Amino acid sequence: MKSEKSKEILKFPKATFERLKQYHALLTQLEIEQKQRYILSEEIAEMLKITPEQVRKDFSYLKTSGKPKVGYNISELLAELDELFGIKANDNIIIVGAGNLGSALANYKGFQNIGARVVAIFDKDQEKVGKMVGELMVLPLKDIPRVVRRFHVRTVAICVPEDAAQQVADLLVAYGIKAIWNFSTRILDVPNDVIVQNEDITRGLLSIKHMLAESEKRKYENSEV
Amino acid sequence: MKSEKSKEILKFPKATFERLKQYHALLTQLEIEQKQRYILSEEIAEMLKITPEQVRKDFSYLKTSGKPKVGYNISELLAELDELFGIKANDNIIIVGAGNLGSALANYKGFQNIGARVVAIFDKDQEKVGKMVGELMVLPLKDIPRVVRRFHVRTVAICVPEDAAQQVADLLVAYGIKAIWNFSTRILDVPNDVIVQNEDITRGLLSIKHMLAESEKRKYENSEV
DNA sequence: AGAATAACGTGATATTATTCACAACATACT
DNA sequence: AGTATGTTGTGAATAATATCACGTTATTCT
Ligand SMILES: NC(=O)c1ccc[n+]([C@@H]2O[C@H](COP(=O)([O-])OP(=O)(O)OC[C@H]3O[C@@H](n4cnc5c(N)ncnc54)[C@H](O)[C@@H]3O)[C@@H](O)[C@H]2O)c1
Ligand SMILES: NC(=O)c1ccc[n+]([C@@H]2O[C@H](COP(=O)([O-])OP(=O)(O)OC[C@H]3O[C@@H](n4cnc5c(N)ncnc54)[C@H](O)[C@@H]3O)[C@@H](O)[C@H]2O)c1
Repeated sequence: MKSEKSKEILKFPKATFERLKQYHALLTQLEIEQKQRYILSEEIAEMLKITPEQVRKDFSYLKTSGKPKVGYNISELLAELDELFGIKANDNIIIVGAGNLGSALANYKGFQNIGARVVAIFDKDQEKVGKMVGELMVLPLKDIPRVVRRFHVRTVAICVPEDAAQQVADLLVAYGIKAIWNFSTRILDVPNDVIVQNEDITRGLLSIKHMLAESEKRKYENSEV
Repeated sequence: MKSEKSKEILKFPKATFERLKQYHALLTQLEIEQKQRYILSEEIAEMLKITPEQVRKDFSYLKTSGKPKVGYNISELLAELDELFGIKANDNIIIVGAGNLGSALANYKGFQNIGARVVAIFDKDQEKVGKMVGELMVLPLKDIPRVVRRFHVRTVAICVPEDAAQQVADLLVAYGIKAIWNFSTRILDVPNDVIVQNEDITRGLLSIKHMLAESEKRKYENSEV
């Protein structure tokens, strides 16, 4: 029974995919800690502030299954998620904009843990070209096509000032880039077949501000009633 | 009619809130460009890759309304969103961890646009304490309570290495911090009344990897059939 | 070994979010 | 002024997601 599950391409709801990334982060840290070999849906739920039913439902889309009274095998689950996210297969990426944020990304050692490697960083500013950022030398924009071809780069992190973001995106699209990791706060206009992942950090603060305002309001209401 | 809408606290679906942040970013850039005074739901939808109906439904939760054949007044809509996110009211925030990412955040000029100001940056490393990061001098951790009290800090950005993130969070909770902006990849364990906003950048790359794999698959399938 | 227990897996149900469909209405045109 | 047009605003219908409820099963206890 359930023979389709073996080789079938796993399909799951979008909402589940978002949580799979969280489970992956959590399981990674549990694997590092080595404190336990199994984990209950209840425990995962508590850490991620969701319900155990949600956790079990999400895992029901995976091959890995849990044992009653014991829980899920951390290594097994993590291995399946690693596989699902394609972490074993390395992706070469490049960064455009060697400023504060671009340099931080270039120095970041954690990309290898998720199957990515920064192979080059570019800047328009002649002052910066030739300087080292971590282990990479800053290259001029004209070298982008060469590096993209040589290293089969599909993904680019855009770390340039707001008002340059769109023109850099246009350039990258012209160079055949498949995915843009957009760290600017701008909404980019690109063809539909180009993937855009917005990483506008400031939006997180807007959420915090809103939640703080909500909790203030609740406190006020409680003291009123 | 609809008298409740005037002073009533606006309530909207969580999914709508997420999009309101996108509308805010988009309208901000349109306001800067000054190319047009009005925008149609159709245009917004195209830029954000959603449907015009979705845009109108979302805006139906706001006080601002559009005009048939003309669209929404950009300034008016942006003003309402600014108000809703509490952008006029400044929030003082601090950063813990003056490394690559913490320094990038400390140097970031855009926080004032969303009603936030970085008032201090802290590090455990004695080598870093006393050094300047942008216009701020790096302070030792013991100064956190004083700064938090003096500047009414409710929000802290955690930019320390993975394995220090939880202990820093514990410290901050003990100091009465209300919201944690977590830039580490770790899932933090904090009391329920403390807000945690995870800004794990690496998750964005996992999404990109997944979407790239999907689009590769589609291409393959199309050439097959 | 058999019974009791606690957690999993999942179909059924409830909730939330999106899309549809169309009346209402501002503008442009004749 | 009256008519045509195109877009808004929103209930109703549909779709997606989360929760519930409970049968199943691995483990522990007697
Ligand atoms: N620094 C942060 O913490 C932070 C936070 C949120 C968002 N952002 C966004 O990230 C982006 C980068 O921020 P930053 O703080 O690193 O800025 P930055 O000014 O430090 O760096 C920008 C770099 O881009 C280069 N550049 C300018 N135009 C270019 C072009 N056309 N092509 C290539 N390179 C070009 C500049 O020479 C500079 O080195 C901005 O859009 C910013 O809004 C940054
Ligand atoms: N740099 C990036 O682009 C990037 C990307 C994704 C995630 N992150 C995450 O952000 C965090 C910071 O990254 P980074 O690249 O800035 O690291 P980093 O090593 O450059 O900086 C970390 C800083 O924290 C300080 N520190 C260490 N322990 C501390 C403690 N207990 N209290 C206070 N300060 C302490 C260190 O002295 C150092 O200055 C990490 O968790 C990292 O995984 C960074």
